[in-house]
Amino acid sequence: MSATIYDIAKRCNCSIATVSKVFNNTGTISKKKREEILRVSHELGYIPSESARGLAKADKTTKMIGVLLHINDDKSIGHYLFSSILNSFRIVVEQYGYDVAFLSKIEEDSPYTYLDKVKSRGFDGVFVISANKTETKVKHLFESDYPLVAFDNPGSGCTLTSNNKEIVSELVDYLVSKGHRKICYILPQNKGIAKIRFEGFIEGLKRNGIEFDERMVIPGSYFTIDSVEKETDLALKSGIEPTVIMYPDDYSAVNAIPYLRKLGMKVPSNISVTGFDGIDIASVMHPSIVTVKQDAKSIGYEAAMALIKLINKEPVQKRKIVVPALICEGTSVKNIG
Amino acid sequence: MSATIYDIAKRCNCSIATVSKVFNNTGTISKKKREEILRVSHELGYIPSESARGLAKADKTTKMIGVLLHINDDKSIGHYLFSSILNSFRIVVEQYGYDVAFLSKIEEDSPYTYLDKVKSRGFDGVFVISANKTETKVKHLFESDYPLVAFDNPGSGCTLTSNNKEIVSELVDYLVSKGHRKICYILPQNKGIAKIRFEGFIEGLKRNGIEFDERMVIPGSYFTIDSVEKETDLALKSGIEPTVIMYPDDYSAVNAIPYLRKLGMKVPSNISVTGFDGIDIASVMHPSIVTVKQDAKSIGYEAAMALIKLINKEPVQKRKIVVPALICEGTSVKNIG
DNA sequence: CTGAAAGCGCTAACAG
DNA sequence: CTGTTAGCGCTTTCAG
Repeated sequence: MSATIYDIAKRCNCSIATVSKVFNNTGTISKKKREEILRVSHELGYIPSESARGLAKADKTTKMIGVLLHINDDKSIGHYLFSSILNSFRIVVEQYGYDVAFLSKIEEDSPYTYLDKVKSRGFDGVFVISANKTETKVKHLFESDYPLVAFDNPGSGCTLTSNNKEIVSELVDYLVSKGHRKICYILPQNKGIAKIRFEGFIEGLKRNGIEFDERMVIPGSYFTIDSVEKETDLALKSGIEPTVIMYPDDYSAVNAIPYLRKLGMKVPSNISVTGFDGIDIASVMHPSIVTVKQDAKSIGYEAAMALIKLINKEPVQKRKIVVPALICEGTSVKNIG
Repeated sequence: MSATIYDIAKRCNCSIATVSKVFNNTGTISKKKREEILRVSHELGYIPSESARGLAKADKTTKMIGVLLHINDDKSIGHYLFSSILNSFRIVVEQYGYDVAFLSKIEEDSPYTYLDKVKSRGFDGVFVISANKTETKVKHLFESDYPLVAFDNPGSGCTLTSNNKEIVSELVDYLVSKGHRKICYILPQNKGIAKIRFEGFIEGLKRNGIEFDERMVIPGSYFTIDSVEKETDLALKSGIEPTVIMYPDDYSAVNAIPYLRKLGMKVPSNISVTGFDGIDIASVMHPSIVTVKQDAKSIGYEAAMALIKLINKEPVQKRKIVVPALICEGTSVKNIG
């Protein structure tokens, strides 16, 4: 098989300890010996075995981080968001010498939990990007004192989340700054993240001195083609004659545009629209959609930095890190000021 | 720290060998002993250390597969395709007991290559989803005899690829079946994958008895908003009065629709369009875009099965696996038959 | 059916 | 500055 420190020690007439030391930059080795060892190692194509290292090291450290990212075929938006977060996370932790591995799915009937998996692989820390909180298998992870960082999973050790409420209120600010005051908000379901966003809407109205009118809120759902048309109808007939409709996602906003045109209204000349998510097409369409995008890059970065600190047992400032989302400007909102 | 086989051996009044055997289903252990060991292990929360296993096992197997997936911030389509492939790959290999880890980026000035990384981590195999072939660091990987499967990387061990040429010719078949014969094809650049697809276009024409006319081909580029408009103009003025325009990507097709409308043509009543890639929005838009989608799920599956066979030293049927892409039907093409 | 013992490749005192 | 030695937790003959 591959060369080991024994091989290279023999060739260099020294002990394996010496070889180990040069590869760990520990102890003190004469420059000459160090260079010889390095050269011979290169010749023999010697590569330290991480398994052996993991075993031998006093701190049992493997320089591997586990990522919990459940896979589901649907939900492309989440999928896209998650993999963007993962990418940016990877870039950072790799810079610090960590490799990233997935925590493979554990079946309900397995005797093991994710915590077991983490221990067995000796991961130095865990990043939970997306987990089904209802699953019992993940519970232990959160309850353990393993270095752990999670996205959108309130209640765990160190948590990352977007400022969903704040950003929606800022989107209202933006609309107001463009002269809009008659705003219709499509509310998919008043719970979870949708609820938090809706609170932002209310807050935005308040901050801008716009009196809340029940008719501004159109109950609806995340995108389906039927729902968009229905909600749009309702918004137009709400009695407040909205100058802008805030849709709950970009798909809805994108599809509202041709529907509105069919009704004889052009976006943004006659009516403005906003979306949510920041899918790629939103920015290249005509008109481009004003929308909100979670800052995947920053989320990944913050998660990485926090986790590395936890691993190194350094104090981490906040238990809950809120990453500002971004308003993506576009041409789907007209300045009617 | 965690319990080891020593702890559980002591508690069960047996040797560590016995414990090891029950966890590996090797040797022959009395039912009674096995159950006792299992019970005690559970009580003590014993989890085998994969590092130690990796070291001790004769075959040096780690049940870990490395994935090479370069990260770039842009290129969302590729990004989406790659992570879809990775997802489906993960699902399969995890079913076979493998964990998946990323091969972390190796800097140009590092003395190590990806092959070194793979050896050092002891990965059982490698899946190259996206690699910069020009990079010297990856060369060694392909040249080694490590179990390896690659996507779209001709010239390597076992390669996966979509039937780019075939599928475009089939798209032509589809258009012809809808009565189209005056087809404009936007050609981004006659090389690489674009070239292969263009060959499919030519083949499709031939197969359907349509004489090739130079004016059918509009030189252009992958999506930019300017290029779409320019190409569309050129297609309309080409002199062949196309009934359908084949755009090189979905972004272009999506954006062509409002532009065509501005010119007084409605899609698909007055003119049809097709895209390429199968981005999500393509199917939910109005009209929905007829497009082609690489079958990420099958690619991931085939890659997984092939790699597992390579790892097990079983014969793998084909060195080059071609995965059929999918035509996504939609309403952007009118039946003018 | 079970155990003793020899490693796997490496780190980490400790001694020189 | 370098070497000796004792493990890390587990697998794997080989005896019994």
